[in-house]
Amino acid sequence: MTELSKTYEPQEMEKRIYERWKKMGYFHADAGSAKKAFSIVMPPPNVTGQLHMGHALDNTLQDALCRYKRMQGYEVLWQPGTDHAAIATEVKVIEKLKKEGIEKQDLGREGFLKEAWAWKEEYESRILGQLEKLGASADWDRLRFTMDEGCSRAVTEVFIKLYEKGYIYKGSRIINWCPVCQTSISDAEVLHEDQEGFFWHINYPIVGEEGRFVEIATTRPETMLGDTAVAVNPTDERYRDLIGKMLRLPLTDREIPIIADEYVDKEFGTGCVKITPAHDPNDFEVGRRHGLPEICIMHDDATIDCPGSKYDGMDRYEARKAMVEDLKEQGLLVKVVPHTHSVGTHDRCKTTIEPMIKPQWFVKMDKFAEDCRRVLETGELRFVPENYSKTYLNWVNNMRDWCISRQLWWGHRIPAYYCDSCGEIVVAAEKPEACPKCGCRELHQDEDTLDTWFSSALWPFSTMGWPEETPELSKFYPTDVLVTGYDIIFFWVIRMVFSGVEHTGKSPFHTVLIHGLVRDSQGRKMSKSLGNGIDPIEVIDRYGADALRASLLTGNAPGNDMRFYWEKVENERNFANKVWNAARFIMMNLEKAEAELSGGMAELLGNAGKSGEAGEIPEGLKLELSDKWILSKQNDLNDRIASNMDAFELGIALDNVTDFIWNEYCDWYIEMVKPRLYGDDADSKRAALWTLKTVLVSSLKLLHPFMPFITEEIFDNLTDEESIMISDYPVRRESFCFRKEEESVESIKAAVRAVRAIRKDMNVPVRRKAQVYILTQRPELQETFSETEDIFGLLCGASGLSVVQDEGSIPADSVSSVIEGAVIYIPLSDLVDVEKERARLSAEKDRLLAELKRSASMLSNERFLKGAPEKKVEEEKQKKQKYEDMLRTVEERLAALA
RNA sequence: GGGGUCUUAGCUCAGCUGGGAGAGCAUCUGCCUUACAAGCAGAGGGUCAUAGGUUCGAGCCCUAUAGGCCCCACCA
Repeated sequence: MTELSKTYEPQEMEKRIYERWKKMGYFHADAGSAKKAFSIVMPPPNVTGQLHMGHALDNTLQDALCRYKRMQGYEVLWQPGTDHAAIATEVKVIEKLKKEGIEKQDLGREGFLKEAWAWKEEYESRILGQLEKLGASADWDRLRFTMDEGCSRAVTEVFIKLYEKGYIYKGSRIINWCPVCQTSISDAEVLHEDQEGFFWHINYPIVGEEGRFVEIATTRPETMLGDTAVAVNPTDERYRDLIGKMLRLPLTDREIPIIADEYVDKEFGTGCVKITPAHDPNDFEVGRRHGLPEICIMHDDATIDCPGSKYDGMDRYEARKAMVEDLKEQGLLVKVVPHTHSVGTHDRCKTTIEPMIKPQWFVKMDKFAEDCRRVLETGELRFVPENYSKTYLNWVNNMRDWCISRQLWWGHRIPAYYCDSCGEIVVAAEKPEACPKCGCRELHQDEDTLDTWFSSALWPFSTMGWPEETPELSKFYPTDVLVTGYDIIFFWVIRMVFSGVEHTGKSPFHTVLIHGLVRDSQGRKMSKSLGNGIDPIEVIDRYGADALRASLLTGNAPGNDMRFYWEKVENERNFANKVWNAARFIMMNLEKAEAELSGGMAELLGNAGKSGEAGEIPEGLKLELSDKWILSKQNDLNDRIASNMDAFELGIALDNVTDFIWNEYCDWYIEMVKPRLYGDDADSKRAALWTLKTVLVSSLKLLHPFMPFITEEIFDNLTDEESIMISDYPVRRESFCFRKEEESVESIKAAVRAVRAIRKDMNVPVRRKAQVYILTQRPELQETFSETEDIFGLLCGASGLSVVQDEGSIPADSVSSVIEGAVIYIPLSDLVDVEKERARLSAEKDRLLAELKRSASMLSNERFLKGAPEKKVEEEKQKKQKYEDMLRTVEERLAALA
């Protein structure tokens, strides 16, 4: 046993402890272990950035669960890794290169990828270092990356399989195009934002009917160059006669037809819709229905592509301005009406997306949606909290085909090869020697890469070596829990679920534990643009990782957003300090006792806090009332915490441990035990020390999943065991259950509180000690109080304690307070204020009367007696009895005052 | 338009299958008591959004209303 430093300084010890854990290999999961498995895959952080509060929360939850299970004897795999974050990383690397004056294209594909890998190395190691600072007990030996060899192999395998089954297809469809990132993006990556814009009402002249027009309304006039029809509702009387006629498209010399389609809303706008199949998803559908031409009028960078026209080469917004101007000049612009409408933007760069028709790869979703529904229905998959299954289903029921190809370089290249002569597509892991159709030997690979989520979707099994049948897969797959935020249920959770079901036949995890967002103190999302983000590392540097972790867990229910407050962290740091000092106090006394008591202490205390038989109460140890009380309390706590943990109520679990350590153990037990530590009764001292240590060690273990560092530091110095990380989790044992003693100590606490309150109420100076009389007819209370006179005095400033059975010996001018089964008297004749005394007793009387009224009305209700569970009725009867007794006593006191 | 969720003490939030309203912070009062002032002791503070309903009993279940937030779809 070594001495703890005088003050709690997390910074120094956390680093040291983490290094030791790593060195000892405690994080490593053994696939060959005979122990029951528990596994979690870490949501791989992107290699673009650094740890933010969301990561801190996410990983704290996972780490707490893993540590808990590890101590319970499970073989725990916490599978870590990072994500290549295709588009996010590519954009960052491009930006970095631009600063150096280099364009992506200049480097070429290979050169660019080299830069990207260098970026990945740098940022990955940074974020891993940050996870270590947080205390993450992940199995770093198994660190993976979505683009490493194994994961890439899984990606290729999956792509080929899905293609062969017909679930992946290539098609020319309208997709979301980001003109800045120069790639397609999936529907899920499009954010809809309401923007103030205009409705431009434009007249389209009817061919052959001079002076007659059709008035259309559009928010995007620039797309009219790509119009190939104007549509009206077939039931719209206003335009029925026009169907089939031709219009002259302004600003061009093209003629386009008026067609009828149900899609058009008669009530909206003018009832006439210009149809631009190549630049609007709805128009695209209409166009395909009517076999309209699809005229693409934009380049990939969203400049106008209309050779020969004056608008050619203009930016889309510049063109809009110019065209509106021209329409006005030609007298075709009817009016401009302000109009708010939602605009699709790219979630990464906020650029307004441009719908474009491009050949892309898609995954068919109907079968997979069905799989997703089924595993939820059968209970193979569940959400905590449960209501998130509705969110999940809402997504599942509205899934559209998933556009998986990206026009990026950083990512998994699509394993498709095209024959240069006949155009045949071959999907294969390796480039084929020759085209299977025409035998041509010239083939080239698809230039595109895959959506970053395509590889993340395989994460739970690709990291374990799939498609090989590895020991890891058979031991740890499917995983137990997935911890993630509600914001990526669609992006990630759903895609993992159907991928798991499709390729392994099983849902990749049984439970999805959903957490909310960490917001700033004003409830705003933390974001770079607002500059309101708080760096978890800064918090750790100031208050320690333990404090940060605890502050993220406490007072928060699963799935709910939370706010970050420095005060909360500070409070947790204060708690850590409390634990630190309690441990220091105990260790000081242990050391003192070793010197004082003639030996045997080390032996006696060696088993304190151990699990199983080893931790039983040593023979001959004379436990006293308060020892039994705290042991019993601790015993119950073990069960409660475990059930909290099993129900994923980590915040509640932490609150329960904190409350026990701080309020029961520190504020009551340690105070109660002090006279014995300072006295000369060796037996009493032994019992106290053994109990102090036993309860401390068990409490540290309960606290360890939440505050791993401080608990380890104390544990190492307090016990001869190797590490708290690999110690046994405390379980309930019958020999530690002392119900009677619990009750007795609760009575003492009530009496002490009563005396303290009276003294405070009466402004009794701290130094003035007073004799306390306890009047009770109950033998067990008489015994309890008689035995604990010394404790009592210390706890509430009593100079002595007299337990009496009648009022005869109590001085007349005493202040009194009624507790269950007893009355407390303090003779303070010079300080007694009869009026105040009466007021206090009257208030107590009112309170008791109110309770009795409630209780009586329940017990006189026939239907309560019949309908309520027997246990409830019995409880209520006991309460009533208790209140009646206390009321009688209070009334007697009041009468005595009169 | 569809779905979800929230409204509890001055603030931030807990409150498990319905059975006497809780915590932390903040406030007030008194204490540097030899583990801890990053502490100890005591106190004040809530018609649990509103209105109905179910029930012996509702913060909790049901319906409606008001307000807040989130997600999805659509808006030519």
